[in-house]
Amino acid sequence: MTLAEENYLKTIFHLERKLKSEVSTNALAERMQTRASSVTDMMQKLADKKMLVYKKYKGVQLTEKGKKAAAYVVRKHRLWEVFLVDKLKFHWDEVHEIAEQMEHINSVELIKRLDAFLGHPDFDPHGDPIPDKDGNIKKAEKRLLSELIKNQIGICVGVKESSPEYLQYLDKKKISIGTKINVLGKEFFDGSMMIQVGRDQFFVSKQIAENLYVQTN
Amino acid sequence: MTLAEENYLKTIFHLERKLKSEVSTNALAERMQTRASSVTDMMQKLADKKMLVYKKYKGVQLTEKGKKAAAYVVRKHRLWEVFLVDKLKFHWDEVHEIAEQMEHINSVELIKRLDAFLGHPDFDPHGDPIPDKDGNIKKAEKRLLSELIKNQIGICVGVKESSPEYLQYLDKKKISIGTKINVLGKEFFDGSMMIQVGRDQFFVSKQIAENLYVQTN
DNA sequence: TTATAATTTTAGGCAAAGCTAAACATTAGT
DNA sequence: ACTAATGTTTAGCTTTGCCTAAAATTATAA
Repeated sequence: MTLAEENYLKTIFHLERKLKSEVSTNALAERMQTRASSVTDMMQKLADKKMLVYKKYKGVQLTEKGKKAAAYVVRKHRLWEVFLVDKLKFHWDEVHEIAEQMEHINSVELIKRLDAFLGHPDFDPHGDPIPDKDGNIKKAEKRLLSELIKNQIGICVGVKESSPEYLQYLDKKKISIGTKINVLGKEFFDGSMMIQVGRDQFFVSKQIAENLYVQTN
Repeated sequence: MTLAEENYLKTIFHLERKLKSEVSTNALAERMQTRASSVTDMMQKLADKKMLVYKKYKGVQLTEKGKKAAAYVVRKHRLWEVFLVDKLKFHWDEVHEIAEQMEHINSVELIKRLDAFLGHPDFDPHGDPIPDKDGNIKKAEKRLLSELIKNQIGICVGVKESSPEYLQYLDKKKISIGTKINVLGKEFFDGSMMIQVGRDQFFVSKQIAENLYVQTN
């Protein structure tokens, strides 16, 4: 597995789950900041390696083998993110790029020990689930904050779109993984909500509420 | 800095200190498991980047810039080795290859925090000094075990040649970093020594004694 | 000192992974 | 149903880092 191949597999893996269908050449090209023609080249290569099924003009689909390989890259990425935040005290909006590099380090024993060192975490610092060694993903029963109704309480478990601006907004409002959010009220006409976080009460727009995942129980 | 460039710089750095002279094309080719012609190509490239001074048929010498870049790679390598041994409980003879990959991860902040997380170590698990951020290396006042005389005591601080076989021998004899070694006697005709390690007393050949660094104080 | 050996460089190629431009397929609008 | 727009693939080129073979330089040794 070359670095480029791992990156393609990982991206296809994410897109497949998001789109719930085959992944098109253009979708991949956009996500990978590359050209459609480069994508076609790589798809043919990965199809040769039985990592995916490629049908001309019809997009690609990961095989079991490809899915497993991709999930393992995701596993490595997310474990390193936990390491960076829990152990090195990075902020959760600073770790993605570094983990992007670390995910390609190749040593089964390393990841085994890292996982143990971190206490076998199930979720990364953004609330996303960490696939196990076999590529199985524990479903995060998360829903969007915007789906809650008055008086419901949610625990923040992640974000949908994680732009630095958004993460910094959350930070300013003292919202992070594990933060309890109490829905005090909701406006029908614009979907905005009044919420309580710790001792603070404030409004969040529909846009904010639609990008925050919470867990209710 | 590409991966290949970093590897060349690091190797030149090591060879310069070992040979105390310019580094020849063939010496580099051998160390890097590559061909002389490939080395020549890369030397020209690194010379263009002012990382080293290259004179046809005369070998190369790192510039200050090149030395600093190389030392930083070594710093990263050795810090990761400390991490692997101290935190992930790897054995000191298992960490080199993994660190070889990790040394190329690019993030100044990461290394700053890793260094702090590890307690700003000065030496790696093999007893080799870790360069500081500016490339300065704390001299390890280490000497070879073979240089000690009867009744001198040395603390093991590292090895000279670190083949797996040799490291495993040391392991069998319960010799690792920090182990106290007491020289009970020395044979003139073959340079072998009788030493004491913990409660065990045994002979070591000249060859063994010439590859173990100890600190005397 | 001159020939031979060893070392180093150059020239010309190859594979990976990207690119542009052009050709080809599919989808959509009328 | 046909054409226009969009999406995808192919062909051919570039760069990086490696290779082999041949040429050039330096070192050794008779």
